[in-house]
Amino acid sequence: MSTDLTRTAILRAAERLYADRGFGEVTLRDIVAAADVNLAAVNYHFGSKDELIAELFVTRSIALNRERLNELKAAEAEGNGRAPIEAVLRALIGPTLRGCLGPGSERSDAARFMIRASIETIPPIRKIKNREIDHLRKFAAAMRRSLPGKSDEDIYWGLHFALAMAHQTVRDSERLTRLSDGKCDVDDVIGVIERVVAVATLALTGGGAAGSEKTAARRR
Amino acid sequence: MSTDLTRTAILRAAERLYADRGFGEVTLRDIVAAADVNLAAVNYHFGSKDELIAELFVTRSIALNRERLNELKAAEAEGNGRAPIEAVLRALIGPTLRGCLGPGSERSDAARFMIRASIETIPPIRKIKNREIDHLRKFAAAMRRSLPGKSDEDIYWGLHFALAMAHQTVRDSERLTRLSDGKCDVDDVIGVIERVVAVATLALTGGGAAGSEKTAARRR
DNA sequence: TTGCTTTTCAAACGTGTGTATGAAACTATC
DNA sequence: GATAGTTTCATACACACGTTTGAAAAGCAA
Repeated sequence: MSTDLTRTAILRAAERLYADRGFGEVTLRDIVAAADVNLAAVNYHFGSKDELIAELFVTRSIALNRERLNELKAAEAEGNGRAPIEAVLRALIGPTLRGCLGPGSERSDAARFMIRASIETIPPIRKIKNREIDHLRKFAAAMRRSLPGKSDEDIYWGLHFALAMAHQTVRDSERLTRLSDGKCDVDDVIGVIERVVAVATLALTGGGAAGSEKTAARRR
Repeated sequence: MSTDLTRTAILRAAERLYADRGFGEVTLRDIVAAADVNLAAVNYHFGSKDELIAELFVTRSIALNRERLNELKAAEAEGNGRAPIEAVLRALIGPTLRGCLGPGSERSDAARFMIRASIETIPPIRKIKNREIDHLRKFAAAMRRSLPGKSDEDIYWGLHFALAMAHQTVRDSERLTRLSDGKCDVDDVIGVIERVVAVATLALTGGGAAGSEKTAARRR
């Protein structure tokens, strides 16, 4: 079986290219050129371009979800089944941010690929993505255990906002750097994680009621 | 001159299709079919597909930025040059959210198109986008006026997070709805705006130090 | 009307794409 | 070393895309 060198060469090249340029801008010929294999190899090993993308996405999804859940489990074990909300949030957004940010060498194609996949929704990925909801529900449940007082609505909004901040920081790190003239250092991965966790925690706990029912008036 | 009916028919159809399906999934033939005009009309009136997209984006950018700035100016005028931070944030994210969320009829293709454009960065748009930074700087300045004590770093992170939350709420409203089994109502536009504003305000003011220098330790 | 410009239209062109083919090269088992 | 199975390769195919073309139609001034 020999671990199929060609197969993995294609996978790695495709992942890197998709992460760098996005799905729309990468052709099969780009991939085989980068992997230094023949054009027909993709269809031979994967069947089609879409199946290649799907395999990539499924593999990485599973790995990311496992990493998140491992961190969550560890945190909950440490607190006898109830982790502080900060730890839950850290388990949720840490893996992606650690993989995507940071100076050069330590950036992972895998994490950046997943961000791309979550942005550019293309057909082969769309179907698989539904499972993510089940995964996120586990985090919602953990958050509920951490904050027994909070309503489901607030929990879900907090989860949503935490992902939004982490996500956009990866996506638009360049804009933030330029906008702030380098004052916001997205290469300080731990700092970014703590900042997102802090804000999300505030959103969930701070002020008491951060939008708890009063859709009332306001706004001119 | 007659207002060039064909031209605007193409623009409207293109905007709607791009907003619905994204740039990668819409062909010129789709557009002319929806606009009920001949295929060659696009090249005749706009020169190329990219120029059509660029015109669409420039027009809508200007309109959105003007709307934001008008709200900002109004808020600052009301407070003699210094608006409460909530009002500044509301001026920043309100226009987009009002245009994108809400039940059916009141959703605007324009706002949804702009969200698409901010997600799927395609060549014709990339170049123009740099101007957005200058626009956002005006909001950073207004925020600095509202919160004289805060560091630039915190200001920019707050701006960034506010946009992130608003943005992702539009992009992934469906996921949030499904995840929360409808408990999070994204059709309650005012409620969503106030929630984002509240969290962003907390991020900027709450807790005192939401990540103010201590990159120290934490996290295994 | 006439003559000129502007706009529409059907059809075709060239290119880049994902995919298929069939022969050649390789690998392993007997 | 011959044979069968697997993998590679150059090449070609079919198709969809953005764009071009040249003629027909419409608009409009005199």
